[in-house]
Amino acid sequence: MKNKKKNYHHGDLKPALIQAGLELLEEQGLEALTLRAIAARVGVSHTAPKNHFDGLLGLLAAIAAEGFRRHATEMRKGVEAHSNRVDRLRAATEGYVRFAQENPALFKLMFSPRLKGLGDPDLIAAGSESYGVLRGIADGLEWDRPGPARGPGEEALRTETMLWAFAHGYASLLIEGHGPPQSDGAPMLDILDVMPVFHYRD
Amino acid sequence: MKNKKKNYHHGDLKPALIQAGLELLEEQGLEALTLRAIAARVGVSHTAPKNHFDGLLGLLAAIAAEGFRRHATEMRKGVEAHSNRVDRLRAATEGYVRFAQENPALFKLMFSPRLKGLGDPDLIAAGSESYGVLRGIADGLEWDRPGPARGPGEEALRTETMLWAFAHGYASLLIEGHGPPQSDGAPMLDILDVMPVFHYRD
DNA sequence: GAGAAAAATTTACATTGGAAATATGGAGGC
DNA sequence: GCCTCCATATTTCCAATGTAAATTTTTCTC
Repeated sequence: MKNKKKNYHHGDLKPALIQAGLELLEEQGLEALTLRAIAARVGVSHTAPKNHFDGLLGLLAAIAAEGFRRHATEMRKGVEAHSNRVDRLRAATEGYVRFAQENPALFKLMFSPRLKGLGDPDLIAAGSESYGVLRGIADGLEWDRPGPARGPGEEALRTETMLWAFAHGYASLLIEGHGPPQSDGAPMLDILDVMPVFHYRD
Repeated sequence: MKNKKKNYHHGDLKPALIQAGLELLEEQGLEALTLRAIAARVGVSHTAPKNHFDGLLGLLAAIAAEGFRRHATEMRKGVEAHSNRVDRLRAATEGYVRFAQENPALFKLMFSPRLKGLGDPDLIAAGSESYGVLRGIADGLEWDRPGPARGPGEEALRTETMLWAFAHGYASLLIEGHGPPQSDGAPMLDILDVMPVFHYRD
């Protein structure tokens, strides 16, 4: 392969653009993520990405997809460090929220409305991978509910949706600065505190 | 005052721009909300808004603020229709999610990261008004938690945060099409189903 | 009514994403 | 080894957008 940096045709532009986008995102935030800025950071013209991505949105989708993979990895890493099911549940949601806090701009991009409806297969797959971690955690999880009994499939769907809504809503709240009008730097609700409402069937 | 429509200086441009923005948002979505498009719909030049708003973001903030007021109204309307505390809780969260479903583009704008950090006083006030409805509902609400006891202020903050995270996460999930990889049109988790984990102290 | 202030337009401009035409350099075929 | 082909990248150009400055038009105040 061509590892020589003297490549005038760059040789590895696709991953280089994604990497540059991730760096730019971290350094300067979501607004700075323009096609021209990303290309300039790699050292190519602003039309070069056209050969590898479907326009700006295609490139952003690729960056977001990489974000989802890291998001999934972050959660899995925590999950696999525990054997107890409750600990694993906690680690997953904790990882979800921590990732958002440590990568706010990337997190916003991942869930940017602009990328929805693109139908990018890689982005969809990466999103499903991330969601799948919570899905696996939700399996076998129940919570107090006095209503009528439901089929196991529907029950699982409801549980994972509840779990996702919780983790995602809380992460969004922290990231976007919305919600609690606490002007002091008081620590927010630790999501782990709400976990006791869940319990596993054995 | 000047209600005569023959005003060549329009006379009521500020609310007219906000109204046009809301319509455009509903008809064509978030992407169509450009300064020029809004101005054109009202019939003024694209620089006219400058006299009433601080640039595009200022106008968007005003539109979002109006969204938050309607959001709060939507929730309050449901809340005030019930006297039972549990019914009121349900009505509030139901209103939260219903508003998002019926006004997806506006909802996205309201929580757009671009408007955060603007520090627009009207937007902040409107957001607090909306949040305040959930806040009022959360007052006196408890949920099963085996952990150590906490002060009443902290307990209330945790409760309202949990409630907000829930409602907002679920609404976002529905709006952005993320989450449950259910490709069929199966109905999602009804948020009311998770409410039983809460109970009021009496 | 005259002058001041407000409101809106015109004109101009920097940025951005994208399209089209062109140049470049490596990969295979001979 | 040379030559052609083709993916890759550049150059040039363009439409759309938000913004600023100067100008015109209306309204308000005295």
